[in-house]
Amino acid sequence: MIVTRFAPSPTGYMHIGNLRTALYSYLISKHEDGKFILRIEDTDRERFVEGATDIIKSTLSITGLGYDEGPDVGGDHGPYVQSERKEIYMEYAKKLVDMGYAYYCFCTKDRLEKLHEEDATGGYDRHCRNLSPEEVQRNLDAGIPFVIRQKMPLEGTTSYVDSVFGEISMNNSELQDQILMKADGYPTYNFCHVIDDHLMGVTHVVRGSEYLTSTPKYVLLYDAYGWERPTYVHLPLIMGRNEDGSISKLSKRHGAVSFQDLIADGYLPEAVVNYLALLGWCPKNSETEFFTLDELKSVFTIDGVSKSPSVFDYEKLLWFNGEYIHKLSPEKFEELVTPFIKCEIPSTVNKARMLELLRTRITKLSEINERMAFFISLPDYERELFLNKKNKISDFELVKTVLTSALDILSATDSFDNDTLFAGLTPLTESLGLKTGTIMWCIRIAVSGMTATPGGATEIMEVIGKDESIARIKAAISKL
RNA sequence: GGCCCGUUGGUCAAGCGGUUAAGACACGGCCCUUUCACGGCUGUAACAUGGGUUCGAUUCCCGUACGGGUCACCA
Repeated sequence: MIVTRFAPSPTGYMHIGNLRTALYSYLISKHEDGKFILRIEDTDRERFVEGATDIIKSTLSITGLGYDEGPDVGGDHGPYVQSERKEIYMEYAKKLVDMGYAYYCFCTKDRLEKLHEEDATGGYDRHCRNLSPEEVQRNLDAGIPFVIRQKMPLEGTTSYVDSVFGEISMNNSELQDQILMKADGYPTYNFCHVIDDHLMGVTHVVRGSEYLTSTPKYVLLYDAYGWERPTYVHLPLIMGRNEDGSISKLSKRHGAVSFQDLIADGYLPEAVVNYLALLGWCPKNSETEFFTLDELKSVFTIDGVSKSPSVFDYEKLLWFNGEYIHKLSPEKFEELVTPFIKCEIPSTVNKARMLELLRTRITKLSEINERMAFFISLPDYERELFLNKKNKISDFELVKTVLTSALDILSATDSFDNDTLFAGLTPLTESLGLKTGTIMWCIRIAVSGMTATPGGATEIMEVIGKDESIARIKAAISKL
């Protein structure tokens, strides 16, 4: 059975890249009816942010990436928070020392800094690698702080096969004797993720390609313990475009990059998931780009994952988001958009009709305010707005005639619904000898104060009601 | 700088030795229309580069250039 995991650090927010990793990890296991685990990697006490774990959990919940094992749901391999597994790591580290694959290091940070100053690319000089057992014991007994380092082979190469990138091979001389256990007794990522992945039965390690070159070190650890190596699935990075045109790993300076940011900006979780799925992966033989999570589960395969980094395209996300919003039911749309509405809607405004007009034209929920503003109050506008060459409107007298005639009809109309209004105004084309478009253009400008509006003239009047419609048309006439 | 990886239109990308080199977003045009949007049709635009291998390379190999990643008591 395929077992994958998502193992984020609780550092405060859910980065888009992280979310995509979670998504792919989830899909890889669920495609095969496998298991998906959530593990919190909180071994860095300095970066730990209170409440960050909740953000991770809620993001997974909102996006539908349910996990079979994790901090709050339990499982047979807990605990699922690394800080609660501290003893396990020390035990395994010591085992590694006993087997000769790791060693105690008593070098002070000062000494390491000095080393770095002398040669910035030199790395650790393996000063403690060959201390005698007696000396090590003496230092331990004396209570001197220590770290445990991995003893890398000095010669030869280490290689592994990645499911996306193929065989990766590194000269062992490139590998630093990296720290496995820190002086504070906590393990480093480089160590504990290997222990946990093995203990938790993870079969596929899915993560960003920034780990591509450090994986040989992890593979060596598996080999040292005699454990079976997992299948590695490294994902291409998500990039952002910088101001100077260059690209680099997507980060805050590129805009909204956390899931929360996107949601707060009015994106729908389904749209984000759909877009993210397609960023670095492509379905085989598919003519559509729209996928629900369930559909993704069935079509997602690792061989569709690409190797090259991809630039996050807000334009396309926006398009996806619009498509998803347009497909919402009126009820669902109202429910989702209401929290975004910042102003009071007058009782004379037909809210349901207004939202319905907006639903199919909005691309982000947060757009609602600026898009509906003119329904609430008529914006200031210049009378030149009425001029329109496509409708052959070149003088204000014509506009005045249309509006006054319309006013008569509207004043006598009681039922302000779209069909009645349209039917009532249509005869004007005959009596005035004008096209429908021309008539409606004048009325629409008068009741909206804008040249481009969601909905036509009669639809707008249906929303704002009789009194307001008439008041706005009168105001228009007085302008002319 | 060393090492690792990548390079198809502006962006996401299909392709996996022989194709008129898909599709989507964005952009332009046209149609529809009660404006806008939606929808439909359509147009502009790409295999980084130099060598091989081959009857034939976007596809395979090598070099170059460019881009990215990585070299922490961060993950």
